[in-house]
Amino acid sequence: MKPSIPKGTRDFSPEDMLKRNYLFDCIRSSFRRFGFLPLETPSMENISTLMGKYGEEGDKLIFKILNSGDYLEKADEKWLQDKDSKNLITQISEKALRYDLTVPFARYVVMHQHEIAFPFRRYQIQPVWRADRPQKGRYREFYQCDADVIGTDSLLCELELLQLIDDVFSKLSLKVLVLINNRKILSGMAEVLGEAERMTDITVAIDKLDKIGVEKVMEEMRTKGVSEAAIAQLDPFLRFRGSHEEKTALLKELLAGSETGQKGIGEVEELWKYARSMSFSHIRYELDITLARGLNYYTGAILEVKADDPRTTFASSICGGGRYDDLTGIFGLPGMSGVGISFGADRICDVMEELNLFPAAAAVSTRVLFVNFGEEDVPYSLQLLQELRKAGVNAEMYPDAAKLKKQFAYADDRKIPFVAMAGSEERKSGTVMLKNMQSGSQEQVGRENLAAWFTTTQQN
RNA sequence: GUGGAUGUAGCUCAGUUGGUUAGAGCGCCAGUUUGUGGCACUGGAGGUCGGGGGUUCGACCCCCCUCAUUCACCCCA
Repeated sequence: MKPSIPKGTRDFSPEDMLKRNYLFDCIRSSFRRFGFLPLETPSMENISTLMGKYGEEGDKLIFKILNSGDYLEKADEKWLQDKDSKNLITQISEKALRYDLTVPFARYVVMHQHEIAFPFRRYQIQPVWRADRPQKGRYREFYQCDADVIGTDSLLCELELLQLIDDVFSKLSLKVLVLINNRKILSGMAEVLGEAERMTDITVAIDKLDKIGVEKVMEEMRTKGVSEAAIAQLDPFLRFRGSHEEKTALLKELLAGSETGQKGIGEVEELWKYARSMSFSHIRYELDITLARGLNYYTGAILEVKADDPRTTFASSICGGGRYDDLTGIFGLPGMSGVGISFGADRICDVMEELNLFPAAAAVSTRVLFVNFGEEDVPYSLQLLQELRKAGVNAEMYPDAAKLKKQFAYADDRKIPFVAMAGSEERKSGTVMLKNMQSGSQEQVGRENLAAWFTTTQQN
């Protein structure tokens, strides 16, 4: 049979992994720089923990795990006959693969509330699974890198997210655009329009504005049953172009009748006040009232990050996040506000690959390869090899006394920057010949200076 | 769940209105060089043309089915 892997999953070659690890290291070190603590949760959760947290669509995209053993034994006869999958699933599956890291985090916080010092800052870098249909930049298994602060509603946390994003993407040399909105503004809008109960429909439609245009957005709202009066009221807003100040001024006007809406604008203005006093190097940020985001649990700020480089073909978001005021409530711990961001490592990887942003050094693992000159000379090489490894230099020796051509070609292929030759001549003189594979130049180094040569100089 | 595209060598792809033995570039292996990789030259290995059925004297090419991949919609990292 032909071997294969499930749709939307991937193998990562050593070359891929070196790059991915570089990326993860960058993100992880930023997280730690900002005081976030590491956390991991199981790949699978009880299905009841996940269901209903991501909206109706989200439920469908959760990978369910079949119960062990004769899983149909306890299944209801009638539901089986009716092919009633929705009800049946509750009887044949009690576990599911995690869909994101935020809900498991909320579950963790509730379970461990008595041992946590709040506000709790945690980061979590783990894969998540979604039963989506794969396409460009969309995988069924992918890594999220989350940083969340829970246990405070201070808007300084939102500001910190901006700083964190800037910190990470500065390291990666990628310019990004941060789109920010606030759910309170969106619900205020629906309220003012007299369509409070249709908020989701309205926001989902508005979210498509830049993709399908004003007319189509209105059409979609009409088909969802939004009143003509409301649509007309929204019209100037959808067509609005202007500065941040003009935008908020217009918003204030529109949302004058909604307490929630006013609050949302207030939050935006406070965040902007803070942000303006900071300096950022790799992010631009703007208020985008068409940003909605699907995840149900967001209640305040929502944000999305896109690559801001004309060369990239990547239009989809590479980070997303926001504030959730009561995610722990459903697990029995109300009044616990949190805010967080999720970096989509796989998409960031794709963008960086496309823009050639991975430094060549990221692909280097072994720094020096020892040539194998045969039995006579191997012991000497082994000693030098051991000395280098003890000094913390990644080093290896070619296992066979193959032709030099082959050994050098191997080093070349592996992108190993240095080849060490320690044959009979070097052994007698207590030296080693180091060849720089990039420049082709060679240098004879005394054994006693070998480790220092790699650790103290700026050699590669 | 809905719609579109593509499946030919390890990879990227040619392949004429259907006509003998299916090609190229890159990669791979060997040699030119038994203490020196990349470059060059020489030689070599490697393909049930995704699978099944049909039309035809004859199918990589036309038709049907199927599988796989991919892009878009929905939604999202």
